[in-house]
Amino acid sequence: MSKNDKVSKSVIRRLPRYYRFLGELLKEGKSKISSRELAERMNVTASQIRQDLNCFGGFGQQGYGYNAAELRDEIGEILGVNRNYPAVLIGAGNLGRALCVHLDYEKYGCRLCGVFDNNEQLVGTRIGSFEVQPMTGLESFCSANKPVIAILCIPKSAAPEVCEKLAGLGIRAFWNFSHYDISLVNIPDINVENVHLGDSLMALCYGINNSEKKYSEGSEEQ
Amino acid sequence: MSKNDKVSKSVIRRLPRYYRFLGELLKEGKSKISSRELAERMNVTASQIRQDLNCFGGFGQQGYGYNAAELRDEIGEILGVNRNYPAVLIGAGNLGRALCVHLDYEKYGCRLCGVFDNNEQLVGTRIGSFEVQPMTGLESFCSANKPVIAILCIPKSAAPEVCEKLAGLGIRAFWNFSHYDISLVNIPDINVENVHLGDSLMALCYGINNSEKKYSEGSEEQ
DNA sequence: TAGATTGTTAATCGATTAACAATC
DNA sequence: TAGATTGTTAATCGATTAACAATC
Repeated sequence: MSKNDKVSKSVIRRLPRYYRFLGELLKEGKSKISSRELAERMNVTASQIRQDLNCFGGFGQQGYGYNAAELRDEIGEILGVNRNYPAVLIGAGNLGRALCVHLDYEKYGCRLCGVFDNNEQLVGTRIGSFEVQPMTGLESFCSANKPVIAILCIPKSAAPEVCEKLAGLGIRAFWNFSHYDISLVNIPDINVENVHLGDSLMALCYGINNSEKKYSEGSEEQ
Repeated sequence: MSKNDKVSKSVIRRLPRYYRFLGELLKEGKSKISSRELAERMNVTASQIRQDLNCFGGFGQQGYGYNAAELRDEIGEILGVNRNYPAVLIGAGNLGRALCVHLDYEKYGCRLCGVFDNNEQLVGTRIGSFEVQPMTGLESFCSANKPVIAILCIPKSAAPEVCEKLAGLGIRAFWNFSHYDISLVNIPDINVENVHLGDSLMALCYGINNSEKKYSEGSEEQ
Protein backbone atom coordinates (compact mmCIF):
# COMPACT_ATOMS: atom_id res chain seq x y z
CA MET A 1 0.00 0.00 0.00
CA SER A 2 2.92 2.23 -0.71
CA LYS A 3 2.67 3.54 -4.23
CA ASN A 4 -0.95 4.60 -4.30
CA ASP A 5 -0.32 8.25 -5.02
CA LYS A 6 -3.48 8.42 -7.02
CA VAL A 7 -5.29 5.25 -7.92
CA SER A 8 -7.80 5.63 -10.71
CA LYS A 9 -11.49 5.13 -10.16
CA SER A 10 -11.50 2.26 -12.67
CA VAL A 11 -8.96 0.34 -10.62
CA ILE A 12 -10.84 0.93 -7.37
CA ARG A 13 -14.08 -0.31 -8.89
CA ARG A 14 -12.36 -3.55 -9.83
CA LEU A 15 -10.91 -4.26 -6.41
CA PRO A 16 -14.13 -5.53 -4.84
CA ARG A 17 -14.53 -7.92 -7.71
CA TYR A 18 -11.03 -9.33 -7.22
CA TYR A 19 -11.82 -9.63 -3.56
CA ARG A 20 -14.98 -11.60 -4.29
CA PHE A 21 -13.36 -13.97 -6.73
CA LEU A 22 -10.46 -14.66 -4.43
CA GLY A 23 -13.00 -15.49 -1.74
CA GLU A 24 -14.62 -18.01 -4.05
CA LEU A 25 -11.27 -19.50 -4.91
CA LEU A 26 -10.50 -20.02 -1.26
CA LYS A 27 -13.87 -21.63 -0.68
CA GLU A 28 -12.99 -24.06 -3.43
CA GLY A 29 -9.84 -24.89 -1.57
CA LYS A 30 -7.42 -23.21 -3.99
CA SER A 31 -4.49 -21.66 -2.21
CA LYS A 32 -2.40 -20.61 -5.20
CA ILE A 33 -3.53 -18.57 -8.19
CA SER A 34 -1.74 -17.07 -11.19
CA SER A 35 -2.81 -13.85 -12.83
CA ARG A 36 -3.56 -15.79 -15.99
CA GLU A 37 -5.84 -18.25 -14.25
CA LEU A 38 -7.67 -15.55 -12.30
CA ALA A 39 -8.02 -13.51 -15.47
CA GLU A 40 -9.67 -16.39 -17.28
CA ARG A 41 -12.19 -16.87 -14.51
CA MET A 42 -13.04 -13.21 -14.30
CA ASN A 43 -13.03 -12.60 -18.01
CA VAL A 44 -10.40 -9.87 -17.93
CA THR A 45 -6.74 -9.80 -19.01
CA ALA A 46 -3.91 -11.01 -16.83
CA SER A 47 -2.10 -7.79 -17.65
CA GLN A 48 -4.87 -5.76 -16.14
CA ILE A 49 -4.85 -7.75 -12.92
CA ARG A 50 -1.09 -7.35 -12.53
CA GLN A 51 -1.25 -3.66 -13.37
CA ASP A 52 -4.07 -3.08 -10.93
CA LEU A 53 -2.34 -4.89 -8.10
CA ASN A 54 0.89 -3.06 -8.71
CA CYS A 55 -0.82 0.19 -7.86
CA PHE A 56 -0.57 -1.03 -4.29
CA GLY A 57 2.53 -3.17 -4.23
CA GLY A 58 3.89 -6.52 -5.30
CA PHE A 59 1.83 -9.25 -3.76
CA GLY A 60 2.97 -12.15 -5.89
CA GLN A 61 5.99 -14.30 -6.30
CA GLN A 62 7.69 -14.53 -9.65
CA GLY A 63 7.55 -17.97 -11.15
CA TYR A 64 4.82 -19.02 -8.74
CA GLY A 65 1.84 -16.69 -8.73
CA TYR A 66 -0.16 -15.33 -5.81
CA ASN A 67 -1.11 -16.87 -2.53
CA ALA A 68 -4.89 -16.57 -2.73
CA ALA A 69 -5.51 -16.04 0.99
CA GLU A 70 -2.75 -13.51 1.30
CA LEU A 71 -3.82 -11.58 -1.77
CA ARG A 72 -7.41 -11.49 -0.61
CA ASP A 73 -6.35 -10.19 2.77
CA GLU A 74 -4.20 -7.52 1.19
CA ILE A 75 -7.04 -6.33 -1.02
CA GLY A 76 -9.38 -6.44 1.96
CA GLU A 77 -6.93 -4.24 3.81
CA ILE A 78 -6.75 -1.80 0.91
CA LEU A 79 -10.53 -1.62 0.69
CA GLY A 80 -10.92 -1.43 4.42
CA VAL A 81 -13.48 -4.23 4.65
CA ASN A 82 -12.68 -5.00 8.24
CA ARG A 83 -12.95 -1.47 9.47
CA ASN A 84 -16.58 -1.75 10.50
CA TYR A 85 -17.37 1.86 9.73
CA PRO A 86 -20.55 2.87 11.55
CA ALA A 87 -23.38 3.72 9.18
CA VAL A 88 -26.79 5.33 9.53
CA LEU A 89 -29.67 4.66 7.22
CA ILE A 90 -31.90 7.60 6.45
CA GLY A 91 -35.34 6.84 5.06
CA ALA A 92 -37.20 3.75 6.20
CA GLY A 93 -39.44 3.34 3.17
CA ASN A 94 -39.55 0.16 1.11
CA LEU A 95 -36.04 0.38 -0.19
CA GLY A 96 -34.60 1.55 3.10
CA ARG A 97 -36.19 -1.32 4.98
CA ALA A 98 -34.92 -3.81 2.42
CA LEU A 99 -31.37 -2.46 2.55
CA CYS A 100 -31.58 -2.60 6.30
CA VAL A 101 -32.08 -6.35 6.46
CA HIS A 102 -30.90 -7.58 3.08
CA LEU A 103 -27.21 -6.77 3.27
CA ASP A 104 -24.45 -8.28 5.30
CA TYR A 105 -22.82 -4.95 6.09
CA GLU A 106 -19.99 -6.38 8.16
CA LYS A 107 -18.80 -8.19 5.08
CA TYR A 108 -18.47 -4.94 3.20
CA GLY A 109 -16.69 -2.86 5.78
CA CYS A 110 -19.49 -1.28 7.76
CA ARG A 111 -21.91 -1.72 10.58
CA LEU A 112 -25.42 -0.33 10.55
CA CYS A 113 -25.98 1.49 13.81
CA GLY A 114 -29.20 3.43 13.36
CA VAL A 115 -32.25 3.97 11.16
CA PHE A 116 -34.01 7.31 10.82
CA ASP A 117 -37.11 8.68 9.18
CA ASN A 118 -39.13 11.85 9.52
CA ASN A 119 -42.41 10.08 8.90
CA GLU A 120 -44.23 9.81 12.23
CA GLN A 121 -46.04 6.72 11.01
CA LEU A 122 -42.72 4.92 10.74
CA VAL A 123 -40.94 6.25 13.80
CA GLY A 124 -40.96 3.63 16.52
CA THR A 125 -41.59 0.70 14.19
CA ARG A 126 -39.03 -2.06 14.10
CA ILE A 127 -36.91 -3.20 11.17
CA GLY A 128 -34.89 -6.24 12.03
CA SER A 129 -33.09 -5.31 15.20
CA PHE A 130 -33.55 -1.58 14.69
CA GLU A 131 -36.18 0.82 15.86
CA VAL A 132 -36.83 3.67 13.48
CA GLN A 133 -35.83 6.96 15.11
CA PRO A 134 -37.12 10.44 14.35
CA MET A 135 -34.90 12.82 12.40
CA THR A 136 -34.99 15.19 15.34
CA GLY A 137 -32.83 12.74 17.23
CA LEU A 138 -30.15 12.57 14.53
CA GLU A 139 -27.80 15.13 15.97
CA SER A 140 -27.49 13.62 19.44
CA PHE A 141 -27.27 10.15 17.91
CA CYS A 142 -24.36 11.24 15.74
CA SER A 143 -22.43 12.80 18.58
CA ALA A 144 -22.90 9.60 20.55
CA ASN A 145 -22.24 7.04 17.79
CA LYS A 146 -20.03 8.90 15.33
CA PRO A 147 -21.32 7.31 12.13
CA VAL A 148 -19.20 8.05 9.05
CA ILE A 149 -21.44 6.57 6.37
CA ALA A 150 -24.98 7.61 5.52
CA ILE A 151 -27.23 5.41 3.43
CA LEU A 152 -29.77 7.67 1.78
CA CYS A 153 -33.14 6.22 0.86
CA ILE A 154 -34.99 9.49 0.81
CA PRO A 155 -36.91 11.43 -1.83
CA LYS A 156 -34.94 13.61 -4.18
CA SER A 157 -36.45 16.78 -2.78
CA ALA A 158 -35.17 16.06 0.72
CA ALA A 159 -31.67 15.05 -0.35
CA PRO A 160 -29.75 18.35 -0.57
CA GLU A 161 -30.79 19.50 2.87
CA VAL A 162 -30.25 16.11 4.51
CA CYS A 163 -26.80 15.82 2.90
CA GLU A 164 -25.75 19.19 4.15
CA LYS A 165 -26.94 18.36 7.63
CA LEU A 166 -25.23 14.96 7.72
CA ALA A 167 -21.97 16.41 6.45
CA GLY A 168 -22.12 18.84 9.35
CA LEU A 169 -22.59 15.93 11.73
CA GLY A 170 -19.42 14.19 10.61
CA ILE A 171 -20.64 11.94 7.80
CA ARG A 172 -17.84 11.39 5.32
CA ALA A 173 -19.41 9.01 2.84
CA PHE A 174 -22.81 8.81 1.20
CA TRP A 175 -24.30 5.70 -0.26
CA ASN A 176 -26.98 7.43 -2.20
CA PHE A 177 -30.16 5.78 -3.45
CA SER A 178 -32.09 9.02 -3.77
CA HIS A 179 -32.70 10.39 -7.25
CA TYR A 180 -30.47 13.32 -6.49
CA ASP A 181 -26.87 13.60 -7.71
CA ILE A 182 -24.86 14.10 -4.55
CA SER A 183 -21.79 14.42 -6.75
CA LEU A 184 -23.00 17.94 -7.35
CA VAL A 185 -23.18 18.97 -3.74
CA ASN A 186 -20.37 21.20 -2.64
CA ILE A 187 -18.83 19.42 0.34
CA PRO A 188 -15.07 18.91 0.40
CA ASP A 189 -13.54 15.47 0.95
CA ILE A 190 -16.81 13.65 0.81
CA ASN A 191 -17.08 10.20 -0.73
CA VAL A 192 -20.15 9.43 -2.75
CA GLU A 193 -21.58 6.37 -4.43
CA ASN A 194 -24.63 7.34 -6.37
CA VAL A 195 -26.66 4.20 -6.97
CA HIS A 196 -29.11 5.39 -9.55
CA LEU A 197 -31.35 2.39 -10.06
CA GLY A 198 -33.38 4.20 -12.67
CA ASP A 199 -30.29 5.02 -14.73
CA SER A 200 -29.18 1.43 -14.54
CA LEU A 201 -32.55 0.23 -15.76
CA MET A 202 -32.59 2.71 -18.62
CA ALA A 203 -29.12 1.58 -19.70
CA LEU A 204 -30.50 -1.95 -19.77
CA CYS A 205 -33.41 -0.82 -21.93
CA TYR A 206 -30.97 0.81 -24.31
CA GLY A 207 -29.36 -2.58 -24.74
CA ILE A 208 -32.61 -4.31 -25.64
CA ASN A 209 -33.77 -1.44 -27.78
CA ASN A 210 -30.53 -1.55 -29.66
CA SER A 211 -29.98 -5.24 -30.16
CA GLU A 212 -33.47 -5.24 -31.61
CA LYS A 213 -32.50 -2.56 -34.03
CA LYS A 214 -29.30 -4.32 -34.93
CA TYR A 215 -31.38 -7.37 -35.74
CA SER A 216 -33.77 -5.64 -38.11
CA GLU A 217 -31.00 -3.56 -39.62
CA GLY A 218 -29.08 -6.76 -40.13
CA SER A 219 -31.85 -8.22 -42.23
CA GLU A 220 -31.93 -5.10 -44.36
CA GLU A 221 -28.23 -5.18 -44.93
CA GLN A 222 -28.27 -8.71 -46.22
CA MET B 1 -30.19 7.63 -34.51
CA SER B 2 -28.26 7.07 -37.68
CA LYS B 3 -24.56 6.90 -36.90
CA ASN B 4 -24.60 4.59 -33.90
CA ASP B 5 -22.39 1.90 -35.42
CA LYS B 6 -20.97 1.13 -32.04
CA VAL B 7 -21.63 3.49 -29.17
CA SER B 8 -19.29 3.05 -26.24
CA LYS B 9 -20.52 1.87 -22.86
CA SER B 10 -19.36 5.14 -21.30
CA VAL B 11 -21.59 7.16 -23.58
CA ILE B 12 -24.59 4.92 -22.94
CA ARG B 13 -24.17 5.19 -19.18
CA ARG B 14 -24.32 8.96 -19.49
CA LEU B 15 -27.50 9.08 -21.54
CA PRO B 16 -29.89 8.43 -18.63
CA ARG B 17 -28.26 11.27 -16.74
CA TYR B 18 -28.76 13.68 -19.62
CA TYR B 19 -32.32 12.50 -19.82
CA ARG B 20 -32.86 13.19 -16.14
CA PHE B 21 -31.34 16.64 -16.20
CA LEU B 22 -33.29 17.64 -19.26
CA GLY B 23 -36.42 16.56 -17.43
CA GLU B 24 -35.54 18.83 -14.54
CA LEU B 25 -34.84 21.68 -16.88
CA LEU B 26 -38.26 21.29 -18.43
CA LYS B 27 -39.90 21.22 -15.04
CA GLU B 28 -38.22 24.52 -14.30
CA GLY B 29 -39.79 25.89 -17.43
CA LYS B 30 -36.60 26.12 -19.49
CA SER B 31 -37.20 25.36 -23.12
CA LYS B 32 -33.76 26.17 -24.54
CA ILE B 33 -30.41 24.92 -23.31
CA SER B 34 -26.86 25.23 -24.60
CA SER B 35 -24.24 22.52 -24.16
CA ARG B 36 -22.24 24.91 -22.01
CA GLU B 37 -25.10 25.62 -19.65
CA LEU B 38 -26.08 21.96 -19.35
CA ALA B 39 -22.44 21.04 -18.80
CA GLU B 40 -22.16 23.47 -15.91
CA ARG B 41 -25.22 22.02 -14.22
CA MET B 42 -24.11 18.46 -14.65
CA ASN B 43 -20.50 19.10 -13.84
CA VAL B 44 -19.14 17.73 -17.10
CA THR B 45 -17.61 19.41 -20.14
CA ALA B 46 -19.67 20.89 -22.95
CA SER B 47 -17.39 19.06 -25.37
CA GLN B 48 -18.39 15.74 -23.88
CA ILE B 49 -22.07 16.48 -24.17
CA ARG B 50 -21.74 17.47 -27.82
CA GLN B 51 -19.55 14.48 -28.60
CA ASP B 52 -21.96 12.12 -26.87
CA LEU B 53 -24.98 13.48 -28.66
CA ASN B 54 -23.27 13.34 -32.00
CA CYS B 55 -23.01 9.59 -31.69
CA PHE B 56 -26.69 9.63 -32.51
CA GLY B 57 -27.15 12.67 -34.70
CA GLY B 58 -27.28 16.45 -34.62
CA PHE B 59 -30.06 17.53 -32.31
CA GLY B 60 -29.08 21.16 -31.85
CA GLN B 61 -29.13 24.32 -33.82
CA GLN B 62 -25.93 26.22 -34.39
CA GLY B 63 -25.88 29.60 -32.75
CA TYR B 64 -28.90 28.71 -30.62
CA GLY B 65 -28.43 25.53 -28.63
CA TYR B 66 -30.84 22.67 -28.03
CA ASN B 67 -34.56 22.63 -27.59
CA ALA B 68 -34.79 20.93 -24.19
CA ALA B 69 -38.05 19.09 -24.81
CA GLU B 70 -36.96 17.89 -28.21
CA LEU B 71 -33.58 16.73 -26.99
CA ARG B 72 -35.11 14.90 -24.07
CA ASP B 73 -37.53 13.14 -26.36
CA GLU B 74 -34.73 12.15 -28.72
CA ILE B 75 -32.66 10.70 -25.89
CA GLY B 76 -35.75 8.96 -24.55
CA GLU B 77 -36.24 7.43 -27.97
CA ILE B 78 -32.60 6.28 -28.09
CA LEU B 79 -32.86 4.72 -24.64
CA GLY B 80 -36.26 3.24 -25.37
CA VAL B 81 -37.91 4.61 -22.25
CA ASN B 82 -41.36 4.47 -23.73
CA ARG B 83 -41.14 0.92 -24.91
CA ASN B 84 -42.71 -0.56 -21.80
CA TYR B 85 -40.73 -3.75 -21.99
CA PRO B 86 -42.45 -6.45 -19.92
CA ALA B 87 -40.36 -7.55 -16.95
CA VAL B 88 -40.55 -10.37 -14.43
CA LEU B 89 -39.10 -10.18 -10.96
CA ILE B 90 -37.57 -13.37 -9.62
CA GLY B 91 -37.11 -13.61 -5.89
CA ALA B 92 -39.61 -12.01 -3.53
CA GLY B 93 -37.31 -11.58 -0.54
CA ASN B 94 -36.70 -8.23 1.11
CA LEU B 95 -34.93 -6.65 -1.81
CA GLY B 96 -37.27 -8.14 -4.38
CA ARG B 97 -40.31 -6.83 -2.56
CA ALA B 98 -38.77 -3.39 -2.24
CA LEU B 99 -37.87 -3.23 -5.93
CA CYS B 100 -41.37 -4.34 -6.73
CA VAL B 101 -43.04 -1.34 -5.14
CA HIS B 102 -40.28 1.24 -4.93
CA LEU B 103 -39.62 1.91 -8.59
CA ASP B 104 -41.66 3.67 -11.20
CA TYR B 105 -40.86 1.16 -13.91
CA GLU B 106 -42.88 2.86 -16.62
CA LYS B 107 -40.60 5.85 -16.30
CA TYR B 108 -37.58 3.73 -17.11
CA GLY B 109 -38.86 1.81 -20.07
CA CYS B 110 -40.44 -1.25 -18.56
CA ARG B 111 -43.53 -2.68 -16.98
CA LEU B 112 -43.47 -5.25 -14.22
CA CYS B 113 -45.81 -8.06 -15.16
CA GLY B 114 -45.11 -10.84 -12.70
CA VAL B 115 -43.32 -11.81 -9.49
CA PHE B 116 -41.97 -15.28 -8.83
CA ASP B 117 -40.38 -17.16 -5.97
CA ASN B 118 -39.76 -20.81 -5.20
CA ASN B 119 -40.35 -20.36 -1.49
CA GLU B 120 -43.74 -21.86 -0.67
CA GLN B 121 -44.10 -19.50 2.26
CA LEU B 122 -44.07 -16.55 -0.11
CA VAL B 123 -46.09 -17.98 -3.01
CA GLY B 124 -49.59 -16.57 -2.92
CA THR B 125 -48.68 -13.54 -0.80
CA ARG B 126 -49.34 -10.12 -2.26
CA ILE B 127 -46.79 -7.39 -3.03
CA GLY B 128 -48.49 -4.24 -4.15
CA SER B 129 -50.75 -5.35 -6.96
CA PHE B 130 -48.88 -8.60 -7.56
CA GLU B 131 -49.40 -12.06 -6.23
CA VAL B 132 -46.20 -14.05 -5.86
CA GLN B 133 -46.28 -17.00 -8.24
CA PRO B 134 -44.43 -20.29 -7.93
CA MET B 135 -41.40 -20.89 -10.15
CA THR B 136 -43.17 -23.89 -11.62
CA GLY B 137 -45.54 -21.51 -13.35
CA LEU B 138 -42.76 -19.49 -14.98
CA GLU B 139 -42.74 -21.25 -18.31
CA SER B 140 -46.41 -20.89 -19.08
CA PHE B 141 -46.35 -17.33 -17.80
CA CYS B 142 -43.54 -16.47 -20.18
CA SER B 143 -45.23 -17.95 -23.21
CA ALA B 144 -48.34 -15.96 -22.34
CA ASN B 145 -46.74 -12.63 -21.39
CA LYS B 146 -43.45 -12.64 -23.28
CA PRO B 147 -41.34 -10.76 -20.75
CA VAL B 148 -37.96 -9.64 -22.06
CA ILE B 149 -36.41 -8.39 -18.81
CA ALA B 150 -35.74 -10.42 -15.68
CA ILE B 151 -35.00 -8.72 -12.37
CA LEU B 152 -32.99 -11.15 -10.31
CA CYS B 153 -33.20 -10.92 -6.55
CA ILE B 154 -32.15 -14.46 -5.84
CA PRO B 155 -29.26 -16.05 -3.97
CA LYS B 156 -26.00 -16.46 -5.80
CA SER B 157 -26.26 -20.23 -5.79
CA ALA B 158 -29.54 -20.19 -7.69
CA ALA B 159 -28.44 -17.63 -10.27
CA PRO B 160 -26.69 -19.68 -12.99
CA GLU B 161 -29.54 -22.15 -13.34
CA VAL B 162 -32.26 -19.50 -13.24
CA CYS B 163 -30.43 -17.41 -15.84
CA GLU B 164 -30.09 -20.32 -18.18
CA LYS B 165 -33.77 -21.14 -17.80
CA LEU B 166 -34.91 -17.56 -18.33
CA ALA B 167 -32.74 -17.15 -21.40
CA GLY B 168 -34.45 -20.21 -22.82
CA LEU B 169 -37.81 -18.61 -22.15
CA GLY B 170 -37.01 -15.52 -24.18
CA ILE B 171 -35.50 -13.17 -21.60
CA ARG B 172 -33.07 -10.84 -23.29
CA ALA B 173 -31.95 -8.62 -20.45
CA PHE B 174 -31.02 -9.27 -16.84
CA TRP B 175 -31.13 -6.69 -14.10
CA ASN B 176 -29.05 -8.62 -11.68
CA PHE B 177 -29.02 -8.04 -7.93
CA SER B 178 -27.74 -11.50 -7.09
CA HIS B 179 -24.13 -11.83 -6.02
CA TYR B 180 -23.36 -13.75 -9.17
CA ASP B 181 -21.63 -12.21 -12.19
CA ILE B 182 -24.02 -12.84 -15.03
CA SER B 183 -21.49 -11.24 -17.33
CA LEU B 184 -19.73 -14.58 -17.17
CA VAL B 185 -22.64 -16.66 -18.31
CA ASN B 186 -22.38 -17.86 -21.84
CA ILE B 187 -25.54 -16.64 -23.52
CA PRO B 188 -25.23 -14.77 -26.80
CA ASP B 189 -26.88 -11.36 -27.29
CA ILE B 190 -27.94 -11.00 -23.70
CA ASN B 191 -27.92 -7.63 -21.96
CA VAL B 192 -26.82 -7.53 -18.37
CA GLU B 193 -26.69 -4.91 -15.67
CA ASN B 194 -24.98 -6.34 -12.64
CA VAL B 195 -25.95 -4.22 -9.66
CA HIS B 196 -23.47 -5.40 -7.09
CA LEU B 197 -24.49 -3.51 -3.99
CA GLY B 198 -21.69 -5.05 -1.99
CA ASP B 199 -19.07 -3.93 -4.49
CA SER B 200 -20.48 -0.44 -4.44
CA LEU B 201 -20.32 -0.34 -0.66
CA MET B 202 -16.75 -1.61 -0.62
CA ALA B 203 -15.71 1.05 -3.10
CA LEU B 204 -17.22 3.60 -0.74
CA CYS B 205 -15.22 2.15 2.15
CA TYR B 206 -12.08 2.42 0.09
CA GLY B 207 -12.77 6.11 -0.21
CA ILE B 208 -13.09 6.63 3.55
CA ASN B 209 -10.20 4.35 4.30
CA ASN B 210 -8.06 6.28 1.90
CA SER B 211 -8.96 9.85 2.67
CA GLU B 212 -8.18 8.95 6.27
CA LYS B 213 -4.78 7.71 5.26
CA LYS B 214 -4.14 10.78 3.17
CA TYR B 215 -4.92 12.85 6.24
CA SER B 216 -2.50 11.12 8.55
CA GLU B 217 0.16 10.89 5.87
CA GLY B 218 -0.31 14.57 5.29
CA SER B 219 0.46 15.44 8.88
CA GLU B 220 3.59 13.33 8.76
CA GLU B 221 4.78 15.01 5.62
CA GLN B 222 4.53 18.45 7.08
C1' DT C 1 19.14 -25.48 -14.05
C1' DA C 2 14.84 -24.85 -16.80
C1' DG C 3 10.19 -23.31 -16.55
C1' DA C 4 6.96 -20.29 -14.94
C1' DT C 5 5.11 -16.13 -13.72
C1' DT C 6 5.67 -11.85 -11.77
C1' DG C 7 6.62 -6.67 -11.86
C1' DT C 8 7.29 -3.11 -15.00
C1' DT C 9 8.16 -0.70 -19.17
C1' DA C 10 6.61 0.27 -23.82
C1' DA C 11 2.93 0.22 -27.39
C1' DT C 12 -1.73 0.58 -28.42
C1' DC C 13 -6.07 1.80 -28.00
C1' DG C 14 -10.00 4.54 -26.64
C1' DA C 15 -12.07 8.35 -24.37
C1' DT C 16 -11.98 13.11 -23.17
C1' DT C 17 -10.94 17.77 -24.10
C1' DA C 18 -9.74 21.62 -27.00
C1' DA C 19 -10.18 24.14 -31.09
C1' DC C 20 -12.44 25.95 -34.88
C1' DA C 21 -14.91 26.16 -39.16
C1' DA C 22 -19.77 25.86 -40.39
C1' DT C 23 -24.02 28.03 -39.81
C1' DC C 24 -28.08 29.57 -37.57
C1' DT D 1 -24.59 41.53 -40.15
C1' DA D 2 -22.45 40.14 -35.67
C1' DG D 3 -22.74 36.95 -32.00
C1' DA D 4 -23.45 32.59 -30.44
C1' DT D 5 -23.21 27.86 -30.43
C1' DT D 6 -23.25 23.76 -32.76
C1' DG D 7 -21.01 19.67 -35.24
C1' DT D 8 -16.67 17.80 -36.08
C1' DT D 9 -11.81 17.38 -36.49
C1' DA D 10 -7.41 17.39 -34.10
C1' DA D 11 -4.70 17.10 -29.74
C1' DT D 12 -4.31 15.30 -25.32
C1' DC D 13 -4.82 12.41 -21.87
C1' DG D 14 -5.53 8.08 -19.53
C1' DA D 15 -6.41 3.27 -19.45
C1' DT D 16 -5.64 -1.20 -21.35
C1' DT D 17 -2.84 -4.53 -23.49
C1' DA D 18 1.47 -6.52 -24.98
C1' DA D 19 6.12 -7.59 -24.24
C1' DC D 20 9.95 -8.88 -21.71
C1' DA D 21 13.59 -8.68 -18.36
C1' DA D 22 13.91 -9.96 -13.52
C1' DT D 23 13.62 -13.67 -10.49
C1' DC D 24 11.63 -17.28 -7.88
